[in-house]
Amino acid sequence: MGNNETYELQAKLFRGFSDDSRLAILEALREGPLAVGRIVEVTGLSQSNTSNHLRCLSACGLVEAEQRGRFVYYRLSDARIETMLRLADEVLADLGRRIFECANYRSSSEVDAACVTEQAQKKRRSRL
Amino acid sequence: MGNNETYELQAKLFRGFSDDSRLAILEALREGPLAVGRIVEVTGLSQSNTSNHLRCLSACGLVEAEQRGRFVYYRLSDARIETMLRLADEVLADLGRRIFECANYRSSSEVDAACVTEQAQKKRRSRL
DNA sequence: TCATCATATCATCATTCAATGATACGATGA
DNA sequence: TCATCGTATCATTGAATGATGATATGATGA
Repeated sequence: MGNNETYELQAKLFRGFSDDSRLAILEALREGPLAVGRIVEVTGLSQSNTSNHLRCLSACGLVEAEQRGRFVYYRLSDARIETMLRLADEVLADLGRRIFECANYRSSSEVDAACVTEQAQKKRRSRL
Repeated sequence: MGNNETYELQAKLFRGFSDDSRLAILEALREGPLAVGRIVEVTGLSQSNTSNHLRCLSACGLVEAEQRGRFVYYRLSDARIETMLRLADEVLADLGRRIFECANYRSSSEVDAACVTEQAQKKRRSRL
């Protein structure tokens, strides 16, 4: 345990979950299999964007596809996918808004306004 | 449940887990709190890189810091962080190598060699 | 006070990624 | 066979991200 390849694998798994659009798709699939067109309706994503994300989720093993006529039905591939989503919900319930204000994944202008240290802000201000 | 803001929050949480280096750090912290210098040793990451990732993990609520003299000790902030890591391990045990070969998060040259559909490869070949 | 140690910050650069729009594919029924 | 529908592919583009190296900060003890 703990070798680099394991971390790569894990990182790829988590990356499947680390996007708004994919989470919306996964959420839609929690209630059961859906055809792509229905996923497009439910999520509001474009058709090609949806298809791209589905390919990603599928390649990463989070969902499975089944073709029926012209339709392709997707479903969660494993019950533990749901477990992970639920667990994330629980953790978030505790962490609350902290994450939403996380500076590291926002534009630099937002960073200034968010959670950069006071020192850095002071310095930044004095440079202007 | 299921609104856009929730997905944003979840995505940010998962992004904390979605990087090799951060997973290595989290793994190192599973056994207990460590000072930054020790994390640098254990993971082999550079000092500034480690510090940047720690800031991200901290801002996202996955780890907590405690200063003692010149040293700063980091630890996992919540037992469920470990649970998520373990769950990911379990899922991976089933998915096996599928994820490692996922095309969507590799360079395009690797994609060609990895899991692009046969059709696309055929087309691509015929174009050369 | 000063030198040193541990850590944090930040600008820069190369890479990765998501969204889009156009187009291709494949199954169906007329 | 042909038109149509549902889905997949792919090139392009702008934005986000991770690694690096240099430098700053802040605590400590001489």
